[in-house]
Amino acid sequence: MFSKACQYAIRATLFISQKSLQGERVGLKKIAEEIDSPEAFTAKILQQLARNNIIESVKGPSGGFEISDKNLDKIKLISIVEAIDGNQIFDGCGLGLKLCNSAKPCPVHDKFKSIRENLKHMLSTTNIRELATDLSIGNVFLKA
Amino acid sequence: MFSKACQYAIRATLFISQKSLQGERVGLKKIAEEIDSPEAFTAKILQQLARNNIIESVKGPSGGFEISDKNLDKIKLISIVEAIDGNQIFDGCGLGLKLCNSAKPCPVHDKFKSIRENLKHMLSTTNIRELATDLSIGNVFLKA
DNA sequence: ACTATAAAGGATAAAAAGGTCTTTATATCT
DNA sequence: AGATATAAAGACCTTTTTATCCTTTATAGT
Repeated sequence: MFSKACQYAIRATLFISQKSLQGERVGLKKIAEEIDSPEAFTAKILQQLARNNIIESVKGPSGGFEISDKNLDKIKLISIVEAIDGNQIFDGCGLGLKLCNSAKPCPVHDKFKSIRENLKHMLSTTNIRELATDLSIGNVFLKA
Repeated sequence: MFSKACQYAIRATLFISQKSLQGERVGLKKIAEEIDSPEAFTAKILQQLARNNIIESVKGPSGGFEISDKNLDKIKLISIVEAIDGNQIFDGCGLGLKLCNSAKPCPVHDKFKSIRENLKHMLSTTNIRELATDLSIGNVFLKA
């Protein structure tokens, strides 16, 4: 479904969000530990998220990553997915045709359409604060 | 969503099915042309499909690939996807957690669950004869 | 100003996916 | 039996994704 980079991106963003809700900034090392991801690779992904204005980074001692209160509401899951994986997953053809639309559809065009719309809708309406709050409550997890 | 190999596999199976409906066997070269896929790579995929008893292959002159009348009804889209990509896409965790279930869910477990169930249901109920028939009617396509 | 800390950036490496080529096996036709 | 057409199998190559390492840049605290 999503690339590993994207999965790490979502998990990292949610962990940073959880910390930001508590007013804490958090560093790479801690993030990688808490979401069980390779540290150096995670660093690259956090860079991408920062460049896409999803999270903010602060260098130097007591630096790290955080997410603004505004972004906790503004950023939806779809923002992360688009930043890392692009929009192929909800806009591309399920069978890989370059050109596939209702005028010239692939054999599964309609069947896929509703599923991809569901997915897109879910990603567009799920915001980060909501998920981070669930995390704080403690009944959902970011690593196995 | 699906790997390229899987997309080619579905397109190839549907083209072979369409030909089998007409009582014709079809060779690799023709298949690759009609679904616009790399020939040698397609050969590998057809081998996998044959080993998984989705299609049948016949060597020698006037050989090629076909799908039995029985399989036209028995084989669903999900059979192809599972043969090529495995079941990670509907059974795996959306955020990549090794262990993610209702007892220890990731933050998007429930939201993904319904989407993955929809997808699985669609793939499980869509059979090949149906799609091949649409192809023969000529209002859906296997290449752009 | 100096030092320690933390992220950014660039080069590189390893693994997986995508794709090709050559040889072998099998069937058909004469 | 021999020639030919076709898929199977295995070795190989290329590109993309995943991952690591090292150097540079920024910043806080002393």
